[in-house]
Amino acid sequence: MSVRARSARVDTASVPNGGTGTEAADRVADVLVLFAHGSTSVGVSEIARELGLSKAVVHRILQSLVSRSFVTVDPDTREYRLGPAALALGARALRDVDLRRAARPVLRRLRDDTDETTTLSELVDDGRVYLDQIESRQEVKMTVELGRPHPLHAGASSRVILAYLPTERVKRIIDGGLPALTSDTITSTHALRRELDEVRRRGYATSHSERQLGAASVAAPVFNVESEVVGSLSVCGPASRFDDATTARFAPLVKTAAEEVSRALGWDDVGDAPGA
Amino acid sequence: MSVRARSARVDTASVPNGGTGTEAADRVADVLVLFAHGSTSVGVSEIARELGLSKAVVHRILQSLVSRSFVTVDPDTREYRLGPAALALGARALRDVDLRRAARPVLRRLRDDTDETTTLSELVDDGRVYLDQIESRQEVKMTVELGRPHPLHAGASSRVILAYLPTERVKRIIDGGLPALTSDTITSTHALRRELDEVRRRGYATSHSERQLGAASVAAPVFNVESEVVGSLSVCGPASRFDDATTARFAPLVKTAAEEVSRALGWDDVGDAPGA
DNA sequence: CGTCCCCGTTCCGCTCAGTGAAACGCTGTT
DNA sequence: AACAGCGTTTCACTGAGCGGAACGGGGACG
Repeated sequence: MSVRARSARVDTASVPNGGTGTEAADRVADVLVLFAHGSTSVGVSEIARELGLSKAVVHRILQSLVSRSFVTVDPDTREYRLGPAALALGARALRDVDLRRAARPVLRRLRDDTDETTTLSELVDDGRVYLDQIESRQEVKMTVELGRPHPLHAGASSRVILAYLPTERVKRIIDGGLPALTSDTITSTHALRRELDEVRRRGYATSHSERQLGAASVAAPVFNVESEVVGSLSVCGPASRFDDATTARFAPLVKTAAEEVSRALGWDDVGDAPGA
Repeated sequence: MSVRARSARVDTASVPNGGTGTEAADRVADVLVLFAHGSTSVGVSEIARELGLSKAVVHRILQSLVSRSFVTVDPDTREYRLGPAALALGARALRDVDLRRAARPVLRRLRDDTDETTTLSELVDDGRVYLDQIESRQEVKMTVELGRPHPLHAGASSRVILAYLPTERVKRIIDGGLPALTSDTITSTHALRRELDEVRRRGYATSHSERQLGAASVAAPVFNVESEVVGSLSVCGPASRFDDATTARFAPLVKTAAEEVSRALGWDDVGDAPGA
């Protein structure tokens, strides 16, 4: 019968929430989200306007949040800002986040979409290691060895990380030498730097037989809360299957997948105009 | 005024909330607090038991939180854990605190100089919370939980703050009781006041196993422009490594570091007349 | 294999907690 | 003095949310 026919007359409605939560809880969450992305310190009216709620409601929610220390009030300006409990919550979430766990479902979906092996790499010291892989279901496929360190100058998974590291760290790594792993490894400093520019421009990296003969891959970077690169996702397989058209098809898929993982790590896609 | 005499018949009541929020919002906040301090991954029933709520309520709250990405569900185990939005919220809370920003480089240098974990605490209400820490690089080290409130009478980081608070506020806090956190906590008013005098004379505080068994620390106060104490820096680690000689070596380092942070906040070390 | 237990989820009628418009007191601006 | 904004409080009404109970599923046990 009623089937939640609420939204009928509500123009001050909160976002329609896909599932079946409660409106009150949704509103509390919305207020917190606003604090997470809005300006540091806000007032009741501003929040009410932003969320389309009455001032009374916002005020009550804030009082509850204050009572639990999620936000604090400046007694002079009567403005609200995040408090210790928010900090504790975030510190805890940071500790719990596990790159591998965050990436796993995404890796699997990416494998299903491409039918090639997908991998997750993590930046470790001045190199990287494979943290996880979901293997292709095809008979001829590529697999990688988890946990062993690889240098950052060869291969798509490596180079896409290198491309987003701070310049002085890139310099140090390049100065450390560019040993050839195969006959196709880029060993010229100049060529590598040009390649890194290209990677940043496109947002993903590709390679053919650079690190491993007969292997090709497409990789995109994974970022953390601080927008630092912490690893990469890749789709990889036999070079014979990675022609230009295929690579072009995979690139946006890998990029989207990597962004999704980044967001799960708290990374925030800046460059979105908020509000109207 | 009516004072909201609701709680009359409620035995399943949530914590009585000092002010005038809404019960629904209080409950949402309580769930989040539980996530902040409880175990990484929890189920509906456990939360319901812990908070004295019905499973239905908890389930609805969680659905709202999931819809806003504050928590995520593992589709297999049906367990809930903190999600990206919580992380973003905390990251924001951390970024907003300017005390933290001012202290970070100093904390890092102090860690490098001492090779022990260094921490930053902030005065909040009549307690303090850890705002930040830089961990020791040694294998056996101490770490603290950010954001959770601690009382001001136990431990070096706490007591050094207490020592520089206005006398009437010190009185109020002491009158609030001195619960023992370990067998070594100072619980005598007289002993505590003598200790506070000593802290003020030396400009730093030390503790052994007072707040946490087996932990030791040396702490110094941080002041703002008005020469009010707003927090403290500490060097802390396993008590076994903090003998008298080491403590004596650390003390001036911590003091200097704390002064540097204070100066970054606009504090001016010339006539420091507390209480004015 | 059935039994038990506890899990997370869903259902539904009752009811009081929460709603929002409006009033209020305040501060700073015109 | 009048205004315009703020955060807060009030109040009578009502539908959103409550919770007990039922449901479906997955281990553990015998």
